Amino acid sequence: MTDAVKPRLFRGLRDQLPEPMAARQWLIDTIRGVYELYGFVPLATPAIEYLDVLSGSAGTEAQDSIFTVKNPDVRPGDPEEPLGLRFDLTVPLARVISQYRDLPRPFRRYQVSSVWRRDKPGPGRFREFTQFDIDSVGVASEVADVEIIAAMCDTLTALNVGPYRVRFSSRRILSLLLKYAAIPEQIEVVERVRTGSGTFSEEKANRPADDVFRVLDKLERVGLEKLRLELTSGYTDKSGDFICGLGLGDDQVAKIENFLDIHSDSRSEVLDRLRDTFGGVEGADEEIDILAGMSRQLAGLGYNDDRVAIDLSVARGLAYYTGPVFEAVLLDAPKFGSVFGGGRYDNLVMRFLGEPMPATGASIGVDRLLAALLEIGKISARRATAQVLVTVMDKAMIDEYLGITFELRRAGVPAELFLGKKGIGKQLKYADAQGIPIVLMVGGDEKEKGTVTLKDLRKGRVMSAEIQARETWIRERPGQIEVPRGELLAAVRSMLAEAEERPAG
RNA sequence: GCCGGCGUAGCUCAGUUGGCUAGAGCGCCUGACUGUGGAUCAGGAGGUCACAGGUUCGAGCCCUGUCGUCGGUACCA
Repeated sequence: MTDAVKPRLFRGLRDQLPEPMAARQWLIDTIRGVYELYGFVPLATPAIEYLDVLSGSAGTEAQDSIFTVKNPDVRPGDPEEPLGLRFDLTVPLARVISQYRDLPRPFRRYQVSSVWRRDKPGPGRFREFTQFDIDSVGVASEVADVEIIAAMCDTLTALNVGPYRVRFSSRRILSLLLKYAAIPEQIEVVERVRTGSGTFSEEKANRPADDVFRVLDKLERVGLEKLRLELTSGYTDKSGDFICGLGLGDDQVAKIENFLDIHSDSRSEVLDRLRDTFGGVEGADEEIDILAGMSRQLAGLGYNDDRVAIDLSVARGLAYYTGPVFEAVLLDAPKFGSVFGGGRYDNLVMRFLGEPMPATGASIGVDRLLAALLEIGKISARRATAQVLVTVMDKAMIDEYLGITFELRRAGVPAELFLGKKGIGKQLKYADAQGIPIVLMVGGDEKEKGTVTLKDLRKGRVMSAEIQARETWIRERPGQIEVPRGELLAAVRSMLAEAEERPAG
C-alpha cells in the first residue's frame, strides 16, 4: 500500500453524524413551522459574497473573522475582486433588499443556513455553524419588534425547551445611560501593549463610548467586581493577561451601578425605577414610553413577566443595533448563554440602499441550542429512521423479503432490508444497536404456515434485566409474536403504537 | 490574537529517576449458541506513543519547532 491520505478536518469544522442530525432536523422543522405560522417567507442566499458586501458593516475588526475565498476569475492586470464566506445572514439580507427593489415591503423572511467565522473555536463554538434568522424589513414601528419577541417565545415553547426567559432592552436606553453618567463620545484609555515576554509599554488611545456597553454585557458572566475594574483601572486576569480599563471616574461608575441596580422580574417595576433614575435626562420619557408600549402589547398577548423580562444589562454586540435588543436564555441550561438573540438595525440596509430602511429580527444559534437541549435531555438523538428491519433468514427468499420491505414502505412505514452478510443473531444485534424497534423475520417455518414473525426489541430490552440464563432468554423470545402474513401491516402498526415515540425521535 | 495545560488502541486512560517485545477497561470482531438482540464465558484484531528535528549507548518519558486539542482572556457584526 502507498501512503493513505490522513482523514482529517480543518480546525473548528466538524461533521454532523446521523444521531444528532435527526434531532437537528426536528429542531429546524419545528422552528420553521412557527415562522410560517407568523407568515414569514423563506429565503436562501449563496455562501460566497464579495468581500466589500460582507465587510464594512462593523468596521475593519469585522474583517478579521471573515473567511476569504480566492477569486478564480481574477486575471493579471484586472482589479482584484476579493470574496468571502458570509459570517451572518443579516448582511446578505440587506444586500437582497437593496438589490431586488420589487420585493414586497415590508419584507418578512426566514432563513436557515451555515455561516462561517474565523474565530478561535471553543466548546460549542465552531467556525462553521448554522443560524436560523427571522427578520422584518421596512417596518419602523415597534410592533415588528413585539412580533419578533412573541415569535421567540412561541418557538421556544414549540421546542419544549423547559423554562426560558426572553430579555429585552433598547440600544437607545443605553445611549441615555451615557448622557446620564456624563460619559463623552470618546473615552481616553491607557492600553498596555506587550513588547516582549513580561514587558509592556503603555499607550494612550481613544475608544468610542460604546465600549461601555460591551463591558456591561459581561455583567452576568464576570460579576460586578471585575466589571467595576474594567470600567476603571483594568486588571490582570488569571492567565496573566492584562484587561484594559476604560478609566471612568467614580461618579460615572456610581451612576452606571445605579442603572445596573435596576432589575426586577416585573417589567413595570423596571420601567418605574428607570423613570425615576433617568428623571432629568433629555429624551428619556419618550424612550421609556416605547418600552412600556411594547411591554403592554406583549402582556395583552399573554407574554407575561414569567417569560419576558426587561433587562437593562442586555446590550449585545452593539455594532449595528439601533433600537430594541433582545435575547433568550434557557433557565435549565444557563451556561449556554443566549441561544436566540437579535434587535433592531435601522441603519444596516442604508449601506447598500443609500436611504434609510428600518429592520428588526432575531437569530437562533441552532448548534448552541441543540447542544443545550441534548445536554438537558429535552431532545434525544435517534439513530435509525427505520421503524422495521426486515431480516434475511434464507437467502433463497430474498425476493419475498424485498416485497415485504416495499409493502411496508408503500404503506408509510419506514423500513430497512438487511443488506449485509450476517446470521440472524447479528442482524438482531444490528437492529438493536441502531435503535430500530421492530424486527421482521420470515423463514421456512413461517413460509409453510403463511405467517410472519415480528419482534419488538424494546420489550426484550426491559426483560433483559430479569432474565439471567441464556436458555430462558431464547425460550421466552421476549416481545415476539407470529401473525398471519395478511395481517402484517396491522400488526406492525399496533406494535409501533404501543410504545409512543417522542416527537424528537 | 494573547497566556497556560494536554496529545499513548475506535473511546477513557495507566506507563516508575530515560532501560527488555508499550498495557488496562470499555467498544469492536469470532466462537460457545450455524432460527434470535441482553447477560456470561473463551479467543482475536487493532499503536509510526500527534508530526518533524535534536540530546543520549538507549526516548512514550528530556529539549526545540510545527500541528491539533482543552481551559482562561480578548473579539463576537
